[in-house]
Amino acid sequence: MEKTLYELQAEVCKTLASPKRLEIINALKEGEKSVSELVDILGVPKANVSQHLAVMRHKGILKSRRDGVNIYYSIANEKVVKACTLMKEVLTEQLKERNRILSKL
Amino acid sequence: MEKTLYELQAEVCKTLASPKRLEIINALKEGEKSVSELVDILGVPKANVSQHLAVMRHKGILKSRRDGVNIYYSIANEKVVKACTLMKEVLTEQLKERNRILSKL
DNA sequence: ATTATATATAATTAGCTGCTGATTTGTCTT
DNA sequence: AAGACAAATCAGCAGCTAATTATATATAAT
Repeated sequence: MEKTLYELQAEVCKTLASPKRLEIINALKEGEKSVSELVDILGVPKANVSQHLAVMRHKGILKSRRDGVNIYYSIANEKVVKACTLMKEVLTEQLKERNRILSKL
Repeated sequence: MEKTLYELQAEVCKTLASPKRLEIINALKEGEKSVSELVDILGVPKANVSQHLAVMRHKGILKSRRDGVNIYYSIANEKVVKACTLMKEVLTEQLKERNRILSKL
């Protein structure tokens, strides 16, 4: 079961295509955070946060290190942040355009 | 049913998270193409290509214009291309890293 | 008007993904 | 070793999405 480059690229993209994962990436933008810190920020069950973190770690988006009882996650590749920023810009430009049209009615 | 910014951003990302859609974006990178041209490039049923194009058009990723019988699609926002390029770079860096490790065994 | 071509839409099915609750693993402290 | 805390994993259900097949619409040419 050979995978094409497009399939692999789509997998990277799929890994980012979740509101909670985007929120996690945003939270990690300025430095590493422990799982419980992220649980507090997102306000969802630990198991759920842990799953999202595991998925992103396995896909090489995040990396983790243990310090005592806590495990700290951080972003493995800054280009991921840039890609997310660009997609956010695409979105905000769309929203602006919609408002521009609506305000003309 | 209010949607958060993260949800909207995830929708943009989901729209790109498909090998065929990435292939379409890649094909449109250097200019507009008709549906049948894209069908030839992808080598999948017309209905399928048409669906993917419709999804991306509704999400504001692509735009279309009719010229006679043909409908030409093009990329609505260049930032989408940049985002895809970044994700491809994330992927290639991962693959390089893996090869680097494997070659040391 | 009829036929041909290009594209879009609809409905069905099958596979994937996320969420929840419960259990398990790992680490530190006493 | 036992208890407490942090994090990961598992199993099951629910919702979404893509691909297929068939049908419909739109334009051009005769």
